[in-house]
Amino acid sequence: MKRWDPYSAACPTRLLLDRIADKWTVLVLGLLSDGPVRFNQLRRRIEGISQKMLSQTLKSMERDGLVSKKVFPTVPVTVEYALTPLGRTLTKTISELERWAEAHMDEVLKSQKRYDVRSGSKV
Amino acid sequence: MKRWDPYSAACPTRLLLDRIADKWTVLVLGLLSDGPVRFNQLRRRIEGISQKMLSQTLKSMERDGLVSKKVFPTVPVTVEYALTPLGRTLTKTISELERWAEAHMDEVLKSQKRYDVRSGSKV
DNA sequence: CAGTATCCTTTATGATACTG
DNA sequence: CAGTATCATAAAGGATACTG
Repeated sequence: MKRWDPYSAACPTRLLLDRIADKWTVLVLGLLSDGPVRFNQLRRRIEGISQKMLSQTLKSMERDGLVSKKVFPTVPVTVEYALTPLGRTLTKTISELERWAEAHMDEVLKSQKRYDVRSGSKV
Repeated sequence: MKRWDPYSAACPTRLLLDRIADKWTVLVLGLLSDGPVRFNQLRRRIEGISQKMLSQTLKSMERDGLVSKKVFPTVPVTVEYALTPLGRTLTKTISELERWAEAHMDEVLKSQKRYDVRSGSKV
């Protein structure tokens, strides 16, 4: 077993953490966890993502082995993205993160409000 | 129970996910999980972080209620950062993410290599 | 449909200098 | 020590136009 130290700058684990913690990656994983989805379907369901970002996100997820891409030779072409087994192991962890966010959203918002009032009152 | 939809652009959960998934936030959480740490100690232990980024990260974590800050009126001043109870609940989820990254690092690296060879050979 | 290529704007981050 | 302020630059992201 090799041990990586995420606190050192060049650590691959740190890079990987960065990648999987990415905004769009998390959302794509969530959508794909229900089964294969096509490019433009993803695009429509993730509000605010640009074609460029989606394309870029999917490409690096494919490179990392998290998703697989299947091309159907229809006209025009149809492309389906699906989670790989590896990707599926990740969604479990990610969805916990999402649950945490949902569960503690109110508490965080309250804290922010308190903080802003305190800072603002100094003016 | 309110339900947020992280796929809509204005969703606070999505913003929160973004924040906690942040590169530096993850690392700071990891270090603080062992107990309170001072500003420059954090700085030294997180290779590659700038003073600006650390300060910024800690500030927003404090605003979110994840860390608390204690100032000791020594000369010069001493500042200790610690996890709040809320912050502590988050570290559990985060450390799972770190474990995932460590556990699957090799597999991801292999996948990347395969991908790069295939793409490169087209040239 | 599912992208890629380009240009251009915005945001993030780093380096440096300064302060209580 | 623990920051903040400022400036400069790099990186991320969006809009648009084009292609198999």
